[in-house]
Amino acid sequence: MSQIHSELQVLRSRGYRVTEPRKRVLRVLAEARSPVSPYEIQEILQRKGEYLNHVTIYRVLDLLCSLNLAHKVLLVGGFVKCTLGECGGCHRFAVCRRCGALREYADRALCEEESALAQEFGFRTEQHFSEFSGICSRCITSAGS
Amino acid sequence: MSQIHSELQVLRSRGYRVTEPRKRVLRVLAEARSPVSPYEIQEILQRKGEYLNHVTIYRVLDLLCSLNLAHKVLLVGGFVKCTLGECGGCHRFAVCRRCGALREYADRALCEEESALAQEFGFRTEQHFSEFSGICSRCITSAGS
DNA sequence: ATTGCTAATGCAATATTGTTGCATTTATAA
DNA sequence: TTATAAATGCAACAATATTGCATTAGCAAT
Repeated sequence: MSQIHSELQVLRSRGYRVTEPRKRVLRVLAEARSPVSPYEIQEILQRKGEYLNHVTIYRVLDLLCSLNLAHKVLLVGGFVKCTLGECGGCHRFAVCRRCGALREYADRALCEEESALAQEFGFRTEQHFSEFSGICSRCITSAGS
Repeated sequence: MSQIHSELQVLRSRGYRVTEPRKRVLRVLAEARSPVSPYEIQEILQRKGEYLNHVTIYRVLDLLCSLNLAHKVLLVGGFVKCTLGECGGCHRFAVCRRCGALREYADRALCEEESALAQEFGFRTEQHFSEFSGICSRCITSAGS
């Protein structure tokens, strides 16, 4: 049921092969509710009876990130499938410190403001990394703090 | 010559002891031009004839970060001494991908905008992590690309 | 100064995470 | 169906990080 068709299309269109390992990693990312590390991906696959060498997982993740099909969330050291696709502005992440859930979003204006601010001291911004830690809406309502 | 007096004051005022390892790590951070990893700190100290166990370095860095005297730069996995102190807005980093130099700055308005944006989908932001990768002013002038 | 107490450090062992080179396999085009 | 280059698996290793416990040393009180 996992939605990985468009990702496979991107792979093909960029000249990369559609392989079983790549499909497996993509499926795990698609089904995950929060960022997963390479070794977590390996464990999840093993439970499904789908073994993958961890080196392969690292390489697949590198490729997916280079194509912007996935992102590495620095705050938690895990990977997520991109939920936005092409859009204006860099991709930002709000990570719930309670349940670990992640929300991805983008805002072009904010990005431009950030770049402008950096340019004030002569810095030419190429990539933004913007992650927030806090409490998501579900956790706010379900419990205090 | 390194300026670590105010940091030592903070340690004392918060009830932490001022120890030789803490002073050594603070001095290395103060003298570093770009983020340094725990093991890099160990190497730098060794060259000075000041050995520290890496576990100690990890623990000192944890403490310094918890007191906001230092920050971990996620993009490069290294640590820097805080150059701002108490100020409005979260501390942001511009990392030059060419020379590795780092510039820290803050902007309260930007922070509030970001928080407001996250609040639109019910997220209560507690901490911002915002890092930019690009080219610093010195590298722009010294060479192309 | 000296002493006592507790925080802080060092050490050893181990866990986790990430990388490299090379032989083998497999997706894709012809 | 076959050729071939890309992709994977394996093995070894490198780098990074954590834990428990014995020892040391900073600091407050004398």
